[in-house]
Amino acid sequence: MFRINPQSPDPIFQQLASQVMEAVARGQLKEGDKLPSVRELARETTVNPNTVVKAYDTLERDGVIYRRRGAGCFITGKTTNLALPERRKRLAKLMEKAVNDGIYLGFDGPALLAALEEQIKKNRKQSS
Amino acid sequence: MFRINPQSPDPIFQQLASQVMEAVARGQLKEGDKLPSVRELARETTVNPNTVVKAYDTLERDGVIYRRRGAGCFITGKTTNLALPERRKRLAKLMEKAVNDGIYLGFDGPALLAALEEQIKKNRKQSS
Amino acid sequence: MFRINPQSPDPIFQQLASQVMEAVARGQLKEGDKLPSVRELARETTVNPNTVVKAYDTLERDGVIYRRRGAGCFITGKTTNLALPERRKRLAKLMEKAVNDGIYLGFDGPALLAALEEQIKKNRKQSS
Amino acid sequence: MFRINPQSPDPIFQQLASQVMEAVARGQLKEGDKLPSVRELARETTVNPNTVVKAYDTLERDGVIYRRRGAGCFITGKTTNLALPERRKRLAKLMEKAVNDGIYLGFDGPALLAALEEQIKKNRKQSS
DNA sequence: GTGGTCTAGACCACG
DNA sequence: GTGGTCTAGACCACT
Repeated sequence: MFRINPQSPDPIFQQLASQVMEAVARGQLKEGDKLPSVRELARETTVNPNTVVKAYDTLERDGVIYRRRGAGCFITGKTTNLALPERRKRLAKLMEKAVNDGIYLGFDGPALLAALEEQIKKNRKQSS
Repeated sequence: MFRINPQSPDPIFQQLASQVMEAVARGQLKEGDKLPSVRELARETTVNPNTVVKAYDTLERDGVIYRRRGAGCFITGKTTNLALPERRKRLAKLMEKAVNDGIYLGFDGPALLAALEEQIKKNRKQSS
Repeated sequence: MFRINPQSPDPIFQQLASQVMEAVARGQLKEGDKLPSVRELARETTVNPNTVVKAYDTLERDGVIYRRRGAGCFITGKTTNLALPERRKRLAKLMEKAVNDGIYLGFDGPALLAALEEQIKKNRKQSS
Repeated sequence: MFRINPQSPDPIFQQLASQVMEAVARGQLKEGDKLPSVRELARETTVNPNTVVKAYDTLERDGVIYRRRGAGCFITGKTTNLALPERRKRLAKLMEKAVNDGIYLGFDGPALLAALEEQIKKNRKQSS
């Protein structure tokens, strides 16, 4: 279920967290569903257990999962507990970076939009 | 002419390099044009000279500028040294990250596209 | 494994980069091999960590190594990113300088060739 | 008579000095011959007069020319006043750098020798 | 004045 | 522990 790409500019913990978040948004993971244990997920994805811990920390901080001592991690059903303004702000920063980097590569606005659209489509396919 | 945003997720040297690249792409800087000296640009932007050096290093290795000791830094006229396939590859990676992170924030495809478009517009305003 | 000569006309970061490049060319370093960490190499060679960083920067931009944050620096297996014509061009420039300076010292063609040959032999010894 | 290449890694003053030295070695300039004035040479080659001054300084220091106040610069007839051991030492350093840089470009010993030979031939043609 | 290199030491993010 | 960025300040060579 999890695909990680060590070559991605995105940190590994972020890739994991993002995929959990996405599964929730799609309804593939629902409230109360149990996530794999840290060790299990680390083995499956061959990443450092500390990295999985950090992904789960991030998800817990953002209200996507909750932990029950000795039992494991479970889906809350929410996709985030950040307020919309904060989320928008972060999205803006993120896209600012994308625009900046894209321009540095010598692309213009329409080319950037096309590239983003392609990735969105690609993402949809991989997850289904 | 140069504006830097210390709060940006993009490193300062990248912001500087990106702005030079952009000016070349727009035709505001042409082959043979002289860039501000390292010290001058450092003074103007109140960043450390070494940071400017790093920006210029980046631009030189990417074939955008060339340097002459004792004389200064000059525009080559090229916007990049990289072949198109390599540039496309990097752009794809870049957008993969944007999609990944945007989804984590709980946004969907259309929302991401809208956010990117907004940043592109904003960027256009700032540069003119 | 690394030897640096502070008296050399070559900058230290170049000497380091050159030695890594050479080890790859000889097959002593292979794809996926891990390089010493920045701090470790700095300690071993008693140069400043920033100088090692610059050497690694050079190697990365030339496609000889890739870096993973928190993990380390690894050999790509390539000895250079540059196309052969570009490499030839640079070699020609380099030798133009050698001829120019050698003549200034009052040597003629055969003397220059002999001197180059001697350095090549010396280099071979040091690396083995 | 003078050809300068601003793109060369060799500093301009060095290129000028080298060409004077070479002309002496070939007998094209003889004892007592007068060199162009600083201003004249600067105009001809479109370099900074200070750069010409530095070239003449270098030649004077090395015993190749002498100055007569108000009259100009003249050839001594010697090609250098450095002792042979010092000249050999400098040549060795110079070639060490060439080997180092050449290897970094991914070339081996025979390729370096071939490239040097080619430059020597090229130099002979240009000067005649 | 220009760029080029190096040292020293700080703070941050990732595994 | 790893790499990434930045500041501060020094010394050198070239125009």
